[in-house]
Amino acid sequence: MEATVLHADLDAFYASVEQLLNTSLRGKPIAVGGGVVLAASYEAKAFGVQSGMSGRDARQLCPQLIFVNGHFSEYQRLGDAAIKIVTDYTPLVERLSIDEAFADVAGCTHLFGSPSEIARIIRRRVRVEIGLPISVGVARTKHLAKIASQVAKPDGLVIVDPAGELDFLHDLPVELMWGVGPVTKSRLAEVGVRTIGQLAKTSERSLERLLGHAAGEKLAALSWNRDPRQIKTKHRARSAGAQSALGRKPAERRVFQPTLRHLSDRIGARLRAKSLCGRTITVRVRFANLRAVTRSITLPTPTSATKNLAEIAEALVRTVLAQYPNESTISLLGIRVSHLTKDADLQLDLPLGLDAHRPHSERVMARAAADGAVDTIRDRFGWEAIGYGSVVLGSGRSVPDEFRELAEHELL
DNA sequence: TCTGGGGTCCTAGGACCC
DNA sequence: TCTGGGGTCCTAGGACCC
Repeated sequence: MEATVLHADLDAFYASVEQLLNTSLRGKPIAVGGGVVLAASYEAKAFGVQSGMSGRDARQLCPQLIFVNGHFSEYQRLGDAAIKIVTDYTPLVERLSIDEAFADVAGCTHLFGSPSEIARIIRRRVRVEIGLPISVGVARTKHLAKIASQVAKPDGLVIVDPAGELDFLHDLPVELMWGVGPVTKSRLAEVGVRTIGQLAKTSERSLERLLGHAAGEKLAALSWNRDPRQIKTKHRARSAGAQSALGRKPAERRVFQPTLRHLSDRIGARLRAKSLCGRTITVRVRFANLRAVTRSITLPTPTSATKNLAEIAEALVRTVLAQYPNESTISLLGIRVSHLTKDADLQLDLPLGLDAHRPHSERVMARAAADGAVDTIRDRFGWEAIGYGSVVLGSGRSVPDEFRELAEHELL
């Protein structure tokens, strides 16, 4: 088997774009965002600044840190342009996020040269045509290619020769593996496992005892360099959601009702744009002490109507608050819709001639019609032209909607 | 008065059916 | 009356990824 899988990953993407757009920021520690760090440049990461960190903590670590507002539409445009360069060489591209993709070039080496040559060309073109650094890993499997690109960063290329895979893998720390986060890393450390090589020497049985069946099995396979995953160019979405951090707000209707309506509005519109409906609605309530609780309900019939989502979410949040009467302050509300299907909604909801159901079906149709009208107006005049929630939420300290959109996965 | 936001997958217990 | 087991679905929580 030849190494034909590429993993291409733009380096410190948002921060690199800001340094591209504003030359005075180059070579300096910068952070995109303000209240919370959405991205940090390599110069800032050297001080320990990380995305997700509060702006205040970041400034503590790096007093000369420069905060910049994000140019979100530029991120989308430049991320798309970089991925487009990859697709110039093969249609077998699996985009993982705005700044990252796998590609398999097995079928196009006769046209463009060896996989490593293609990787060099892609890196050069992204640098010259777009102006951004991108790291690439080349290997026989997705797992190895992904690790290789991490090892290559920043702005590097690492090729894993199929003959040297275990040598490459086994000296690396376990946390470079896909699926090993802080919790798994510390559980493994407790039994003395810090490298992938040490992981490979641990029996699958003891890994399963330590980490559970699925995780143990997966890590055992990956540490032995067995990765069966194929490049998948299409992913069917399994859920769509939205959440909003609130700072600290009283757990009262005047707070949660407009927030839930706004979140339902966003989710419903996204689902309807793709003719999707969902059966399960899950709400998340996070209290002031950061403890989070979820409640969900599965409906007999899928829905995408904003008003349905909002009413169900409200009812679920009320049950949470009733169960935690001592929690008077909430810090986050979220809604997620899952069990997605292609728009069975309206047809299946019709009453089939049963008069008793008439009022119900009329309500369903009225809601669908109202949503359709809102969607149409927004298509022509923009999101802010109509709808509820957004105005009321207004000046909140939460992240701009443009940033949310960047994080959204495409629904299919 | 400061810990974002959008996702996937897994686990464990209980309900319910056969 | 007591006891058994497997399969599926639902719910709540959690780890992890970008």
